[in-house]
Amino acid sequence: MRPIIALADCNNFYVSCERVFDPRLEGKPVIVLSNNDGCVVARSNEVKALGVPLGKPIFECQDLVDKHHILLFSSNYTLYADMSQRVMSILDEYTPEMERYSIDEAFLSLSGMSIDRTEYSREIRETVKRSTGIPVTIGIGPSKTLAKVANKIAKRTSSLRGVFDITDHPKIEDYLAQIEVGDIWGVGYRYSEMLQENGIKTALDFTRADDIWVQKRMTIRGLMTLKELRGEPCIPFEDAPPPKKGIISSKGFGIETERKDDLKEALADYTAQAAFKLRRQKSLCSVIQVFIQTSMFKAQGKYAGGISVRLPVPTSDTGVLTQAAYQGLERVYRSGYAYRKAGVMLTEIIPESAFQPDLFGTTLSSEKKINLLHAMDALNTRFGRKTAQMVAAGTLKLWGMRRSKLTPRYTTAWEDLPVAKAC
DNA sequence: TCTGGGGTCCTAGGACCC
DNA sequence: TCTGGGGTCCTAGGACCC
Repeated sequence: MRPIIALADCNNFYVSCERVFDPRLEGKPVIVLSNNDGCVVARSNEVKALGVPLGKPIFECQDLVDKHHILLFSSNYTLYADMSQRVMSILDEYTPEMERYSIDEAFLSLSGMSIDRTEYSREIRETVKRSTGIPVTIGIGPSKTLAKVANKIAKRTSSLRGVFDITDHPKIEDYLAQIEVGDIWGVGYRYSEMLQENGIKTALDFTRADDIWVQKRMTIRGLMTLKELRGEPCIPFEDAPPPKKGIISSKGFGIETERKDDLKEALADYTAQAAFKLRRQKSLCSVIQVFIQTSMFKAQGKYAGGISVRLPVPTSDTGVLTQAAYQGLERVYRSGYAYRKAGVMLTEIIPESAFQPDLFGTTLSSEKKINLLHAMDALNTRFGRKTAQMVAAGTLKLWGMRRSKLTPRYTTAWEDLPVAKAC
């Protein structure tokens, strides 16, 4: 059966989430900032029109912010994750197979469905909007890459009312000619430069490139992108995402610190978060990598250190992993530096079921301890990440994030529920 | 002067995505 | 003053082996 794939993409997702809970933001220029209020990670259409690029440090945009009264928000991932869950569960009802691609995007299989795809997609869109307040755009095509292209066209053409089906479209070449090569999914900054130097400026030009040449310059992935644009699906549809091969937890601090104890607190906190994700996917890891660094943007006093610590047996025990992280820290820590960031990465991940205890039945953790961890996970899943945590993660958090423009946790904390006032 | 060929494994680095 | 966090995949090159 020929695949037909729809890509549903939430418009300006983080900004839209903020707008759901404060409709006064509608029509106003809004920016959502990264952790520590550092960079622009989401922009309303009004801000995009002003030419503010994604990823720009906000202090470099101060003039525009002042001039156009742009409203700034710290990122509120708890809220966005919860809104994402609501959107995804609605999308899921409209297809036998869905691939959650990111927090704000999902591929839906429409293969073999006898429907008017455009009408059907409009209905999906309206239901999501009505139930969650989030606006969604849907692009449809015979491959993921063409669904992405169709989505882009739908976003920039308001007369399409949020849905575009490029499958077997008679003017497909005209549309591909309107897509800049750097806007193709899978073609980033580097390849975009390289292709343009070789006279390939649009998606249409790219479809006419030589297969061997493309593979040589852009690896097998580039060739897959090329074929997908020609309508030949190469990137598989992944109904159930494979377990993660590495789990990272790292964050910049709100302040600089030289103190090893602050780094220990931070690492304990990040390790707990990573171990939680590890247990959630029912896996164990054999290696924890630890890294710490100063700001990399200054001229002097820079330092970055990282090291791997191997566990005696695979584990997902927060306590064991935290002790290993501390060992790693002892080896990479240098006094006299102003640290800005730390992190851990869990690797060599295997499923819990694959673990063979050795001849003596060695495990690092008693059954009691594992039960305690699962109980903590359940609490944290239900009531928020910091409900139950190890004392080692600290309670002062001098190094914690700066989030000066944070909105309330409208949907996930009772005390932050929005209040409806009678007039 | 001459100094094989092929396989595997590992790592670092580079590209991409949101 | 202020510069995110979390992932994936591919390739080249070196080490090592027979």
